[in-house]
Amino acid sequence: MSREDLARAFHYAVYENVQMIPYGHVTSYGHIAKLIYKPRNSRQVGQALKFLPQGETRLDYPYNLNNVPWWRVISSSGTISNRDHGSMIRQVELLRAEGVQVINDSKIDLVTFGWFPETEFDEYD
DNA sequence: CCAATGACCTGGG
DNA sequence: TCCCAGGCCATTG
Repeated sequence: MSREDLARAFHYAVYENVQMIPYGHVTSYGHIAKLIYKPRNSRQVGQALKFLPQGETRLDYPYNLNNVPWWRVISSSGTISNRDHGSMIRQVELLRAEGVQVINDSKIDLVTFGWFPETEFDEYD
């Protein structure tokens, strides 16, 4: 198995779990990492989400990337993570459209809107 | 090969 | 509550 295959498998695992986040809820990069049994790879969860289409459809990936609600993934501190301005704005719009309150265009109350199902890695380690 | 770079996380101050 | 240092690790140049 090549390095690319491993990376792709990781991406698929991320996408499948992101699809489980209920409408109107959010979870963290770190929690997705725990769900795929890679509790130390929260940064790589973020890397995987970068491959998702922002606007146009990608046909070079054997996976329905248009079905992945990437906007429901935020940082464990409850804030929209920094990156290019455009997609941050879009994330806020998409969240508000499904009823999630976003304070100051960046902060979300995880007690109200968080989705953090139990995992085997509830302690970071 | 090595250094820099992230859509990150936690604990301490 | 906010901020930061240190840890983390795949990817990129």
